[in-house]
Amino acid sequence: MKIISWNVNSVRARVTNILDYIKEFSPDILLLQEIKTQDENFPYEEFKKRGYDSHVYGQKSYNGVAILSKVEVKNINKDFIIDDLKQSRIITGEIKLKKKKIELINIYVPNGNPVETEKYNYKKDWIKKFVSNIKKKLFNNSNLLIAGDFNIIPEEIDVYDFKRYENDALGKLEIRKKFRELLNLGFNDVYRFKNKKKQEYTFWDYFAGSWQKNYGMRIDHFLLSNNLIENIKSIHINKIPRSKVKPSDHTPIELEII
DNA sequence: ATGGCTGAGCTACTCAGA
Repeated sequence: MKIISWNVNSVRARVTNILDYIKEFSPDILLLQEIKTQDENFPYEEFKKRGYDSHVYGQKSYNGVAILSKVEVKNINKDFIIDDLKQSRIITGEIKLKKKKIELINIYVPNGNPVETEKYNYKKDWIKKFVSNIKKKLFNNSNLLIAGDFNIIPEEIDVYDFKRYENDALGKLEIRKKFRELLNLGFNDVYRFKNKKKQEYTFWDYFAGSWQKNYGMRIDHFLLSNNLIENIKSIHINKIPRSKVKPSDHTPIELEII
């Protein structure tokens, strides 16, 4: 089963790119972030024609997440955490893989910049609540897949120039420690698990030729609970969509589980 | 290298992104 995570930076601006991608890679499930639209304006039909059902937790202009799937996804939930600012940042659902029931948790973590503002506090509080709820979730189901735009640079290797980001909301030690705390609950960062020394990115700024210079960072992740490690077939950062016309600033990360 | 580029909402310009 192919599952992909992609921050599309507006689903409506990206319909052509997403359809081209689907044609090429034919994922079973797409976990999308930053769809930037309300549910009623989501392009359901475009994806339905290609065989995907869309489960949408939208928001006007900002944020928004969705699960597009060719396979059955049960128990869709949009209330994983109580978000004080009512931002649409998490959608979850359940799939079956052989005899295992796996909960998919699709997240768009707040950016948190600038650091000396309420935005940073909001990010910290959000992550704190998230980790706490994951702990609770693990009591009922130990087969969890957390995917999405974490807005966290896990380690120095995960950005083109760490010094520029060590005091940034994406790279601050305090934030990176929360990522480690999550891993310590019993998860693997699947990309890093499979690629111990490789330096690849999932995001490149639109400006200043960041893409051409490969000034990127790895902030989109798949976390899989330890007991699902045996189910991993492959993990791949697909850079091709970032090279296309009118791209998202993020590129898809692709997980295949068996 | 705190700039510059893109999208939404709206139709001039701000906000947000990372």
